[in-house]
Amino acid sequence: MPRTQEQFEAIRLERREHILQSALKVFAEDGYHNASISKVSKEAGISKGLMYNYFESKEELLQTLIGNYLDEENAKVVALLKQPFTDEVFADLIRLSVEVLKKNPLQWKLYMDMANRPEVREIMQDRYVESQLLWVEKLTAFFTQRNAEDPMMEIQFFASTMTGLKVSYLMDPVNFPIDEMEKRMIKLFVGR
Amino acid sequence: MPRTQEQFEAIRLERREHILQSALKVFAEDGYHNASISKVSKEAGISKGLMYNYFESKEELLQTLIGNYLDEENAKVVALLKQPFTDEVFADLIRLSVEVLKKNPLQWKLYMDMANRPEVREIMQDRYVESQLLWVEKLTAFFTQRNAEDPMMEIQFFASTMTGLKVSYLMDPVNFPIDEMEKRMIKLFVGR
Amino acid sequence: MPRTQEQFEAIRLERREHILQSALKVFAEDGYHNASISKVSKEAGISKGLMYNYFESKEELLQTLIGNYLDEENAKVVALLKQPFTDEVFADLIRLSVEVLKKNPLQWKLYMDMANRPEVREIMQDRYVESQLLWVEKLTAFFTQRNAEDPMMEIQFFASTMTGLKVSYLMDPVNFPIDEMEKRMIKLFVGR
Amino acid sequence: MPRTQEQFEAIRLERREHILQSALKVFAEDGYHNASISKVSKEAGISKGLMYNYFESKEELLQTLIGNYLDEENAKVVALLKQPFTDEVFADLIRLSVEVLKKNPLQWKLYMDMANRPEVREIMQDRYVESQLLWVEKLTAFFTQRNAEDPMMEIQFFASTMTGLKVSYLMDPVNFPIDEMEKRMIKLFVGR
DNA sequence: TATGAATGAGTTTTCATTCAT
DNA sequence: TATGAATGAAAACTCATTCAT
Repeated sequence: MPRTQEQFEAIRLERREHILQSALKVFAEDGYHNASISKVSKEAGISKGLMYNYFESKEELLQTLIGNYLDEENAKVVALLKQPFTDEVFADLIRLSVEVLKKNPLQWKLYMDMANRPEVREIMQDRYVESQLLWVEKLTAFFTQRNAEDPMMEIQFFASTMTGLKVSYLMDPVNFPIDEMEKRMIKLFVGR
Repeated sequence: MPRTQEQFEAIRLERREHILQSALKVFAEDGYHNASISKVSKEAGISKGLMYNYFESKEELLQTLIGNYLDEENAKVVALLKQPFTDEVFADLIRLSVEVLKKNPLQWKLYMDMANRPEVREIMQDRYVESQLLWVEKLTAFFTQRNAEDPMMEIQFFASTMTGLKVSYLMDPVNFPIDEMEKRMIKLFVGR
Repeated sequence: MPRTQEQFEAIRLERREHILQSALKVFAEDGYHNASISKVSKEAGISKGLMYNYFESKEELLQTLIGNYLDEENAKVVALLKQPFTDEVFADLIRLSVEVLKKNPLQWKLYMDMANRPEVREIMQDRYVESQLLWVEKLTAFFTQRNAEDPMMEIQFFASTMTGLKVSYLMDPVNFPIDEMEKRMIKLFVGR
Repeated sequence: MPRTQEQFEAIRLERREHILQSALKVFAEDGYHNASISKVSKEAGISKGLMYNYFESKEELLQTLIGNYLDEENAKVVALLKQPFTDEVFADLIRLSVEVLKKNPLQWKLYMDMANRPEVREIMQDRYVESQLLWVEKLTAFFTQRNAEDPMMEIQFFASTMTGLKVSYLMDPVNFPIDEMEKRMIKLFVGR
């Protein structure tokens, strides 16, 4: 009486997710290069060998972690961006970024660690062209309407400031007053 | 005519500096863990063995690189902070940060890469207590005088935004309009 | 209506044969060491676990494959050798070898790949003493009658040339003109 | 007082050759796949790590072994083939093959083991086009002049028989009467 | 009987560090 | 002081075999 197809599938899915979580933790703590598959497997409570039953390589594990997560966030952002761009939507976009950040700090940490690697950079650029264009389009209109001196610069400044928020939070999640900063961002860029 | 003691020491110091520069380049390009001592020594044009005559380990090389550099920057910042804190001084502090960033992007990149490692974190915290306190003291006064709602929050926001600038620049030095962003920062936090 | 004991056995045997064929294909294509049990079981369309219900180990699979096959060929050869050794029988022996080769190239390839392994060598030597002796006996008589200078050498030369034929064919079955070579062999060693 | 450039070079060359010899022995005995770098390094009396100071990978070791050797033999063969193709030259070519075979049985064994691998096949085909063409050209003329029924077939038969000689010798170098077989070959294909 | 998840020993490979010269 | 050959511990990865179901 072997397990059914469904049982096997369930096991695989659960294990896969469990491995991803363990890898995320270890990678984010130690950094991708410093982290070893051995440590990840220990964290997951399984043998090293089994890791390779689920992921072809350490690299694939990383790609999956970053890709999965960013895709998810990106989808939400794009959905919001496709709505008419009101003040409230802009504020929501900021709130969404912060919410996602607070919910998945490890993924973000990992992504930031890796964002300098050329391979990762390339993938990202190809993958998120659409949302990039949307951001630019909507924010250009927004800042233009607000009579900004140089809307493109304002977009850059906004993006840079958001990055600062994220990095600062990730460096010290306990002490960084992320919620106040969120409000400050909204006040600054969206206005009251 | 054998060289004097001083001449030897001068040569040693110069070489040490040369090794540090080479290591910086390699570490920043490849990432600390991915970089090999072999590559560093090749970059420096000396043998692997000789490296260990100047530095006890790869780790020490890293510590020295980060420490040296940050000390240097910190000294300049402290000097400015100790002057009466006028608008112009605040603007200068921002300009100084940007200038230093542009002059030493590799050190900054390396520092940012490593800033999550607990050892590095600890060192930093101990080392720059003084300047931290100065910043807080001066900026509190500054923002209070400007009738900020919550001066402490404004400091955090300022710091976070500076971080964003640095990270954004380091991620893409060619395209990021660092000079415009500097102006934008001054306008935002210092005013005209 | 439950199956009878015989039916079960028949199914088992059939499956066993199926596994052997699959293993043969994979082993011959990838080489024994490079081939994985996983691939063999996929080729056979059964699970890895079930393989071990039929064969104790990868090694046993190999032994069975080589043994089975060579026994089969050997039996046919011995049958022919026990007949009066006419020119026609000699020609038939050559034809038989070529025919068997063309029909079972994979087994031959596998055997040739493995023929250097000491374990395989030993087994072979023990197993085919009888046919070896028969060959020598018959061919000695044959070449002696033909007034060969040194009948034993002629036997060696014949064997060596047959080996060349087999190896050359296995290396490039598509382009090697095996049928012409068969004729050439017969002409050379049997005469017209 | 470090070693001079020449001393280092001498060490490297000697070591490299020593490693190649050890690898050849182990690869030929156990087969490439079955042989481990660990065993090769033990045979060479050095650490596993040092192997990678001399060769990038196990694969490169193999390529070097096969390539080096075959190039060497090929050069000699080509030299002979470029001379006017007399009976004596043909006989010399056969003698050369046998001589080379006796001198480097391990390389040949290894080559034969690997000759089925697609990568190796391709390399060989590209590498020895010239000598292939020369062989065909010269032997076609030779067999045509001898009034062979089908010169191309005769070439094939010759090549196949040479292969048989080599394989048979390699399978049992002690007992196979290689010198007699050489004479037999010459008698058969070159004539008295 | 049948499955494929799981193991663990073994393999190739890397690289900071040491050391003979 | 200076070299790079040499080491060895640890990393990534493979795969025959076992085992819970």
